[in-house]
Amino acid sequence: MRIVIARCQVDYAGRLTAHLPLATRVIMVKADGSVLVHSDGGSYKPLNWMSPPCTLAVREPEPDEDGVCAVWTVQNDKTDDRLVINLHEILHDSSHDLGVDPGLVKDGVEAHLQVLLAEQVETFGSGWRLVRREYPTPIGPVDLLCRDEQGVAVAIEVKRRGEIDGVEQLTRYLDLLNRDPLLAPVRGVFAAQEIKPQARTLAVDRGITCVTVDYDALRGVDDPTSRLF
Amino acid sequence: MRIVIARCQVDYAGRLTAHLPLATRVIMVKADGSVLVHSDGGSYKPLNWMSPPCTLAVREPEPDEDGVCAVWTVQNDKTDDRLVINLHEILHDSSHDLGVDPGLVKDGVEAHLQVLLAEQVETFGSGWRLVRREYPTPIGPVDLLCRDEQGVAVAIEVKRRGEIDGVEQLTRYLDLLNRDPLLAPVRGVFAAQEIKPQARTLAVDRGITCVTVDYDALRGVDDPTSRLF
DNA sequence: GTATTTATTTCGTGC
DNA sequence: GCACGAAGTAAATAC
Repeated sequence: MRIVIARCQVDYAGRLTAHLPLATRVIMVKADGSVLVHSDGGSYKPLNWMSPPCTLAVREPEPDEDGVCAVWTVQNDKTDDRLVINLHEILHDSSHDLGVDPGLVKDGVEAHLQVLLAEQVETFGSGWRLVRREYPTPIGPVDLLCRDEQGVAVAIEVKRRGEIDGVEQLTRYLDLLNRDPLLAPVRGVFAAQEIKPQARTLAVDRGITCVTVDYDALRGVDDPTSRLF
Repeated sequence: MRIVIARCQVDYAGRLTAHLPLATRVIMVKADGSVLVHSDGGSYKPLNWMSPPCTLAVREPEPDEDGVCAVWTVQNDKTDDRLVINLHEILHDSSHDLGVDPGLVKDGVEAHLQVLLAEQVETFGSGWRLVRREYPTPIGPVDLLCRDEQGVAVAIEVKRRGEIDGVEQLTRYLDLLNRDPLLAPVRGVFAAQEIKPQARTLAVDRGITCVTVDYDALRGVDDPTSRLF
C-alpha cells in the first residue's frame, strides 16, 4: 500500500468522463494496482478511482505541462477505462506492507431475516405453518410459502427494506402460484423491517398484506445455537 | 485528514454486525469525523467505515484488554451505528491539511443520453418528432413522448442499461397514457445502450419495441456547442 | 462462467 | 427534509 498526498488534477475516461480540478488529495495505490483518490470529506466513496485489474504507468511531464512534476496513468487491463493524475506537488509519499486481510464476518442481512421468519412463522398469525422456504416457481423461488390458520396458502416476500420492486416481484409470483389448482387461492404477504409508503400503497391496492417485522425481537427469540456466529 | 496504519481489530454494530480479525490496515479519519478502514486490496469500498455525522472518541485500554494500545470508538451522531477499533500497534500516524475539494465534473450518464435522443428522435425512425422530454404523468415523467411517422404517440423509456425494472416502469406509464383519449393508442419503446435478455423478452411480450442505442454515434452527430463541457 | 439480487449501498434530484 | 431513481454502481449468490 502506497499513500501519496499531493496537489493534483485528475481525469477519468471510460463509462463516463469526469474531471477533478487542481487541489490537495490523498492517493492510495493498493497492492493489486488499484488506485483511489480521496478528498477530506464526503462518504467512503473516493472522488475518483480505478478498479483492478489495472496497471499504473508513471512518466515525466512534457515541457509544456506547466507546474506538473509527474503524470500517472492508470489503465484498466480489460476495458478502455483510464485514469490520468497530473501531480503538481507531492506533500507525502510512503509505502507499507499490510499483508493479506483475513476478511469481514457479517450478520443481519436479508438471508438471516428470512431464516428467522421461517423459524417463527407465528409472527404472521397464530396457527400459521411453514410449507417451505425458497418455494420454487418458474420465475424464481418465493421466499416463504405458508398456510394460514384456515389452511389458505400464503406467499411471503421478505425484504430488509420494502420498496416498490419487491411488490412487483411478489405480484408476479402470486400470478403464477394462483394458476396452480393445488395451491389457489394464494394470498400475498410483504414482510420487511421497513416498508416505503409507495410500496405499501401499491401492495394494499393489490390485496397484499404488509407486515413490518422487528429484527431485534426476532433475534431475541431465536435459538442461539442456530446463530450464524 | 489523519492517516494511521496499524495492526487492529474492528467491530461494527448498526444495521448489521460485522467483525474484522486482527491484521494490519489503513485507517483514514476525514475532516468531518468519518472513518474508513482499508485493506491492501479489494475494491474502492473500505472493509469497514462510519459515515458522517459521527464522533471519534479515544480511550486507554483496560488492564484485561491484552495487547491493545488504544481503543477508538466512532459513534454516529444520529443513529446508534457504532464502530469500535482496537489498535494493537501503530506503524504510521500522520495528519494533513487538504482544504475543501472543488468537486467532480461528470458527463455521459443517462441524462445526457436522454438529451441526445431528444435532439435526434429520427434515431427511432424517419419522420418521428418529439412532443416533449420528461412528459408528466401522475406517477412521474416519461423520458420522451414522440409521434411516429404516422402520428401515433410513442412513450420512450431511456436507460443506460435496460433491465426488467425499466420495462415495468414503462408498462405503468403506458397503462396511464392509454387512458388519455387525446393520446391513445400509445406505443412503447425501450431504448438503452444495452438490453438484458430477460428485459427484452418481457418487453417484446408486452408489445414494447426494444432499441439499442449507440452513445458514441449519437455523441458524434451531436452539435459540440450543446455539449455539457 | 453468466445472470440475478443485495447493499451499513451512496448520490443526486425533485417535491 | 423526505422520497425516489441512478450508479463508472460493486459484490455476493444462484444457476
